[in-house]
Amino acid sequence: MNGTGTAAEDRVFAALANATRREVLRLLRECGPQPVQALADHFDMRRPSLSEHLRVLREAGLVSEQRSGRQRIYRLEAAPLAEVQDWLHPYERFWRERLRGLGDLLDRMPDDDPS
Amino acid sequence: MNGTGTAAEDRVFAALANATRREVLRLLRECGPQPVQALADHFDMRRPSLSEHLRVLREAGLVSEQRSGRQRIYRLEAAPLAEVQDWLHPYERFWRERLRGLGDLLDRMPDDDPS
DNA sequence: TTGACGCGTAGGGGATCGCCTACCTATTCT
DNA sequence: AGAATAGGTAGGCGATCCCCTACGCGTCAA
Repeated sequence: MNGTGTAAEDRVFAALANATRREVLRLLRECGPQPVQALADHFDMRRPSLSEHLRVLREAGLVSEQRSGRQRIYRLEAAPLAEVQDWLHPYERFWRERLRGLGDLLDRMPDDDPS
Repeated sequence: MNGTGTAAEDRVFAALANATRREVLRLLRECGPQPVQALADHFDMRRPSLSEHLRVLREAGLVSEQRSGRQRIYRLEAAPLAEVQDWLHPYERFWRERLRGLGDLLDRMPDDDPS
């Protein structure tokens, strides 16, 4: 049921690899669902360019659109970000150990027994 | 002390936007610090190409290198991933709400009942 | 010293990115 | 109906990505 192959993962990470798109996500999170023009007002960029960014976000599943008259209301869809957090999770112990200053010890331990 | 501007953030997200580089991070996490050749063996790619990926990861602060003879031992540096998690955090309540909402929706789904 | 090894860098080439200016459709207002 | 508004699409263009093949530089072995 979970179609999450590397392709979907790839689209999400690629979508996040652009500051404009991350800013769009922030705007949708802080200001709620908005039409395209309202979003475009925050950027020094022509509206068609923003439309393409919205398409990348849509194909990554990070936003959804809902038609309302002649407007398209874009809404944040955060579910793919949960998968990013899942991806991040196995790394968590590494930066926590690092902060405690225990990292160097573990880093020299591939898989063998100290005696 | 924390030079984390948008530039550093941008480098981290851009570094993660490539499946090969994410796989390098996984290898360093699961198998520990390794020289370049050992990493390159896992990819269908010439070694210089992997070297460039390692440079991107290094400039994002995600790996560090330690010279040992004629080898360069690469090690995972997970600290920038903690910043990604920080970036992710304000979105968390959105996907939790969404999942709960989806659960409620499915509970009330009347016309989807296979077998 | 001569050669083999480990790895980075230079530079080229095709694909993709990210911006732009038209241009098109669909909806709403006179 | 005609004009204005909202927004997607086409296509061009320079920049960047990601791969490649040379090649350079330092280190170990003979």
